[in-house]
Amino acid sequence: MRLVVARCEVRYSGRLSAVLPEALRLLMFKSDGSVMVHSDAGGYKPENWMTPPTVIEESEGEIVVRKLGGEDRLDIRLAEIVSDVTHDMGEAAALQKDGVERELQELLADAPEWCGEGFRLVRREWPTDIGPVDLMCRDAQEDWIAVEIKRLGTISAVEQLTRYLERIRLDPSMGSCRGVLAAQSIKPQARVLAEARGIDCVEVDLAVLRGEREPDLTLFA
Amino acid sequence: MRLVVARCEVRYSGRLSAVLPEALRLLMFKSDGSVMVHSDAGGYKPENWMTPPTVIEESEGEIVVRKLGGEDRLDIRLAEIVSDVTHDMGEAAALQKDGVERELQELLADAPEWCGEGFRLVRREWPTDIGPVDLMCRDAQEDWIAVEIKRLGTISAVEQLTRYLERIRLDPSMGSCRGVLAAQSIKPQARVLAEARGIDCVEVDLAVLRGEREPDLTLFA
DNA sequence: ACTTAGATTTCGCCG
DNA sequence: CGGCGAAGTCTAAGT
Repeated sequence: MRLVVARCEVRYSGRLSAVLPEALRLLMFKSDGSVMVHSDAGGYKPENWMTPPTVIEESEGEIVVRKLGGEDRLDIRLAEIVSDVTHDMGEAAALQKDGVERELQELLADAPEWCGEGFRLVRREWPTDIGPVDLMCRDAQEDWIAVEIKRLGTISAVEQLTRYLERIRLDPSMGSCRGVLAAQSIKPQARVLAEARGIDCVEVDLAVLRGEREPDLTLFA
Repeated sequence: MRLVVARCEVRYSGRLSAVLPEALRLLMFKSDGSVMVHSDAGGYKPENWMTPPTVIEESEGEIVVRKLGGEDRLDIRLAEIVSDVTHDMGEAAALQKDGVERELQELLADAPEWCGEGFRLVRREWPTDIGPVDLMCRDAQEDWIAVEIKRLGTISAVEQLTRYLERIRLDPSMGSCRGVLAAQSIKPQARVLAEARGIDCVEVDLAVLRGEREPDLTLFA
């Protein structure tokens, strides 16, 4: 994430036209392409912004942000730069690729303990009559755990896992099967719903799983 | 404006409960009391926030943000502070916008003939007991026409105008009042519904209304 | 203070 | 991909 504090004039044209006269503002460039222009007051909303996908061109004293497939355009004329810093906030949050869910599944299949203490893999793609569960594990107490893996944990991911659990528990020997939702990022509302249904949530870091980076905290300390 | 880049865990409780696991994030404290928690991805919206008025208490390794008159509360547990800077941004001049519904209404009030041939304005914000109609006009035959103005013409705009007409026509002298939906752009489904209800649709071009550009077609050719 | 309606709404789902 | 509805909607304006 790049944070620029600068005296600047900002012009937006697209669905409407807007001009922000020259003043000190915060420019926020997220690695997903989002751009936001905040002033010190004005509350929650940015004074100006562009949502992804965007193309950002920077030249001397000027930054132009264009919407990838559209007409929208943000022209930022920089009069004075007070501060310009870039923070690496973790690649896992920044990168979003299509094959991520599959890679997550492969990595978690190799290291199911990231989904819960003492977990060991029984099989990937455990079949149920309404579709396969991503991972089926057992823990040290020999309890069953169904793991649903997503890039982004949403309400519908919780619903999906709930449906699987409903089917799985019909088998008397798996009547106490638990559920775990594992994702790079889990939406707050999905977390609430999962908790209400007794489903555990685990956020996993792709870089850590790959062994590219050390975990920030000792697991299960 | 204070900008803190920190590894932190954030808990929100209020209208719902949410937990953001420990990760690197940007904390933004505006001088109007707004607090926003941004991650590097996730687009326009903060992961968590509090709108003013707020009370902010800071102690060692923890920041608590409370809503002044309410229950809402944000607990930020700081694990590691990467950066913590405060910028005095003074006050930024106000945003100048145009192309919003207000401007459309002003332009069409000055030139109601764009809403229909021979239209002349009787008054803006014509009051009914369920709210004001944007424009009330009469045409060459002295017929009444209620005009609803939107930036984007949707189903709900047609519904709104229908409700107004329903009220207006209760007045015997206006029993034959017609309706016109004027918008920069009108959704096909809204157009269908409007037609079915005998409401005329007019797409207006902002640049033409402003006199910046000639109309593509002769009106009422 | 409460209610209503607009927003460059954004966001997510479902066809 | 477009339409629809929800959002911790937020925000400004009117009563």
